[in-house]
Amino acid sequence: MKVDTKDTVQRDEVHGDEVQTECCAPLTDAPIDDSVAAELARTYAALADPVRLKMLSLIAASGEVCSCDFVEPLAKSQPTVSHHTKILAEAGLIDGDKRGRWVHWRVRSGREDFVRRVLGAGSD
Amino acid sequence: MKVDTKDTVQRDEVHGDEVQTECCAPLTDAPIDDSVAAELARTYAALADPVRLKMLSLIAASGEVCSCDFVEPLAKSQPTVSHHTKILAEAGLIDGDKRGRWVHWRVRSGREDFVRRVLGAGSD
DNA sequence: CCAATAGATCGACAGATGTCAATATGAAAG
DNA sequence: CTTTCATATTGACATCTGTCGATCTATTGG
Repeated sequence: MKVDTKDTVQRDEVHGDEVQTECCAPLTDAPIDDSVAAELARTYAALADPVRLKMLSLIAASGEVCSCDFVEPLAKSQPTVSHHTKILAEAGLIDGDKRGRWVHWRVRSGREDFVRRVLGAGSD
Repeated sequence: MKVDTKDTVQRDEVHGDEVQTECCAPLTDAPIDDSVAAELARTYAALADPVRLKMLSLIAASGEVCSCDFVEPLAKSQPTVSHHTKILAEAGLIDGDKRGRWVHWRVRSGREDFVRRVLGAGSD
């Protein structure tokens, strides 16, 4: 049985009038394709680490956080902090603003809702 | 150790009356703690693989999918499919229902909204 | 009972990932 | 220019993860 995202997707209507949405109503109309899956996986991979989630929440709670202020609350070395900020930035979740010797991190413009939802996913 | 730059980041402290904080309004009221971060990270780790995302979307689109019907569309071996279903199940995202020799997988009750949102995260 | 089949588990392996010490880069201060 | 400080990068290491062949388990049908 091959599932094709193109035109093989059958909705309930094609089976006639018996649209039973009681137990098996689909959550989506079609399975996602490979490129979308790869892109989403990359985003979630950036969120799949407790250190990065704490980073994100620190940024989200303060609006803006300097790299140097991550080391102590996260109990991680400076290179490790730098490594994680890079991953979050490459995933398009945060942006760094270098002012003088310091880099200030903030949630990327347009991603605030996503970040908010991501950090509160336990309660919905 | 706070870094007070000369160009002061004037961030109006939250929750009272909202002064206009166009640029730095916090997205959350407080950083998440370690146990929450660990739990969330575990959930997102389950979503950080394109094969598992396709699995989830196949289940979400069909309401229910037999393990045997994953092998072909995912182009993965049976042990690999079993490995991924286990991870999704342990993350609390899907449940398996063994009927005879077959196991039918569906989105865990109560997690439908989360799964729907997760699979459409690119478009919000 | 035995044979066939769906799925789970095991063992092995390559590649990815988190971590930190050492070092490099780049900007401010003396 | 030299020093100092905040970050980035490199290199090394241990651990984790995705994958599959082989095998085990459990259920159905003779």
